[in-house]
Amino acid sequence: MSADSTQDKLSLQSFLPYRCTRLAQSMSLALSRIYTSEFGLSVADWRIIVTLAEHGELTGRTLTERTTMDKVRVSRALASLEQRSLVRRRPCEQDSRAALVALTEAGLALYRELAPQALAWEADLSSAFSAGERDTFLNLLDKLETQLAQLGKTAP
Amino acid sequence: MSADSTQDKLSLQSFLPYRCTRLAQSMSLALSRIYTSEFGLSVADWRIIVTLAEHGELTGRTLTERTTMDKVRVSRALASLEQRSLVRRRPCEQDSRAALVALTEAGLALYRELAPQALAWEADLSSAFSAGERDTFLNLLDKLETQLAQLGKTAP
DNA sequence: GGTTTTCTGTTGCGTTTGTAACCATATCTC
DNA sequence: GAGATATGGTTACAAACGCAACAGAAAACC
Repeated sequence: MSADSTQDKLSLQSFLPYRCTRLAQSMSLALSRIYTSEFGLSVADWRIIVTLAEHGELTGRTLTERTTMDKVRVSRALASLEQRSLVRRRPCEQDSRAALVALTEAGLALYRELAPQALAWEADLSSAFSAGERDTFLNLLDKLETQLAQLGKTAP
Repeated sequence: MSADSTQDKLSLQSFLPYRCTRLAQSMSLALSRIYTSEFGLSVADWRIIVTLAEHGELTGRTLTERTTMDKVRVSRALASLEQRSLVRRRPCEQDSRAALVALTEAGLALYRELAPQALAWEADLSSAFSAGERDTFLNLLDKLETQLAQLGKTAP
């Protein structure tokens, strides 16, 4: 179950996890020039803002799912965002443990300024792709992730 | 220069940097079950060992290039590896600032045990791909990285 | 209805990580 | 060949990170 068209000698340069991490880091670094240098946001801040802008008012719990981040990372980012008045929290009626988080006007304004820049940046990046390659790429990412989840189940 | 077949609404789930980071993290986590849980190695350790096994004796400087890691991360990893006698350092004649690093017998033995497992794991992962998709994927990774480097040059 | 278990969210603490300062040597410049 | 500059490598300090422990509230259980 583990010998086909893949490499049989180990080279870091063609080793999938290494290559993905390297690319991800380069991307993050480049992107951070927009939302960190220019707006003072962390990656966690950024993800939360985008998610709230997309889905509206959410509970912290849901936020951790949608952003694939740790409970505590979300909690700390929210504390910071709230202090900067980019986000507002109100108690949840159905569940008094949870809080409902939403963007404030300022937060939404920030998003409206940020999002186009991020999209433009991504478009510039994707211009390396010919037609359809972006979809292919995302599709392959999906395949790897589902396979990864599959492997995780059989041997946890 | 920034409007073609790409998304025009920002969604985290289809945002390239987010998706790459997420995948990279999942991969790292899964892989770490081999080299961390089983052999007590950090990612930095792992990269260094693989690189030394592939290229033989190298200087720290070169190691930072080949592994895309920080100076200090390499330095610390080397200190740890040397203490565990997995790596040996000797002064470089041409440049007395630099040190030449190589795997010890123990380090090589560890590598010989580790490498097949890593390759098998990667093969299992790649089995989600149909023929040629792995190459396609690596090719697309390349494209993104070169494009990223290109963008970095024009607006540093 | 009381007890146990599960869940949301925050805080404390140790580890990891990167940035900046730092030595020592090498290279470049004149 | 003396001073300036750059480079390899380590150390010091601060920020970020995740795990574990926690309080409070809801669900589940009997």
